[in-house]
Amino acid sequence: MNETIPSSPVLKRLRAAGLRPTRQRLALARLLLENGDRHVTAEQLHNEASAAGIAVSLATIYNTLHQFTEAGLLREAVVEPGRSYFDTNTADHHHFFCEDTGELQDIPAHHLSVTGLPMPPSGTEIRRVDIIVRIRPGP
Amino acid sequence: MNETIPSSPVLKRLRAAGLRPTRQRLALARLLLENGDRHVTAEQLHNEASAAGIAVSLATIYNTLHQFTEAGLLREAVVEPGRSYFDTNTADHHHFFCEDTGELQDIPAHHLSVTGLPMPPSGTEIRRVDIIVRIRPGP
DNA sequence: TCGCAGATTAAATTCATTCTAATCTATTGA
DNA sequence: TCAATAGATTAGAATGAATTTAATCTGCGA
Repeated sequence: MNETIPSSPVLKRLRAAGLRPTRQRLALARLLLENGDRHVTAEQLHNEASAAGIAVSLATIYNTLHQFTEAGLLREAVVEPGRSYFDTNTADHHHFFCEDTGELQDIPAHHLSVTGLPMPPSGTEIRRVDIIVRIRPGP
Repeated sequence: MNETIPSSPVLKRLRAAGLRPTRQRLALARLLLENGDRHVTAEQLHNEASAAGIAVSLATIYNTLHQFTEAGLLREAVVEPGRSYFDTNTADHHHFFCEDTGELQDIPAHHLSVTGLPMPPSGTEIRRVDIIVRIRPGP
């Protein structure tokens, strides 16, 4: 009996996205969306949920992450082979990625601009431009 | 008795990289480096080698791709979760990526510029900036 | 309250990639 | 030239992320 009182905006966001607010989805949405900008893997979120006393299967974690992504509540960041990150910041932005630590850090799109991009191949349109600045411990 | 006559520049490139020019490495280097700019997965290269009558184990394909990458003969492009592409174009450039077809296409870095990039987090340095323009079939 | 479409689940499965331990081979120095 | 050996290749097993399956559960509208 706890955490259930505030019929939070999270519930509204789920409904707005056409997602049934089940126990699991609500709990995951709270973890993801009520803690500022985050970058998580499925595994991390699963551990976090367990630690918080929420029993959710890995399959549901994956389902939920993908549904949230389709619904625009999350964005996927492909940065490393063999591991997917999900980003709670859905605003237009880019990333620093440290290959040593696996850490992702947002770069707001403000002030950042790319010029000289050629036209996309004919018959295609641009869906998104991802900029990944790969960094490493250094000077 | 075939394909062995021209003591090709490929052999020199392997030696220069400190890689012993074994039968397998030479064959793969020829497939990769004597056919213009290419983007291949391990699986694709393995099929191609088989088709060319060269028996190379998948383990060797992976070893070779990584060694070539370390040696600067290839570059890895991380674009899709769960699949690594290796790029024979080692010049400074970026990519169009079509999520429908899995097709990669080079964007030369000429004329392309990014402005307004913030400093990397302190204690780190930039290793590389990757720009992936995600496209889809469209208007 | 009931019924069911949609959601969750454990378990099995897939797929890319890496590891292991045994076998082979390019190179070097006698 | 040849034998020794460090490094390379290999089949097959193992790993790990992600997906599928088929059964069970649960929001929610009637």
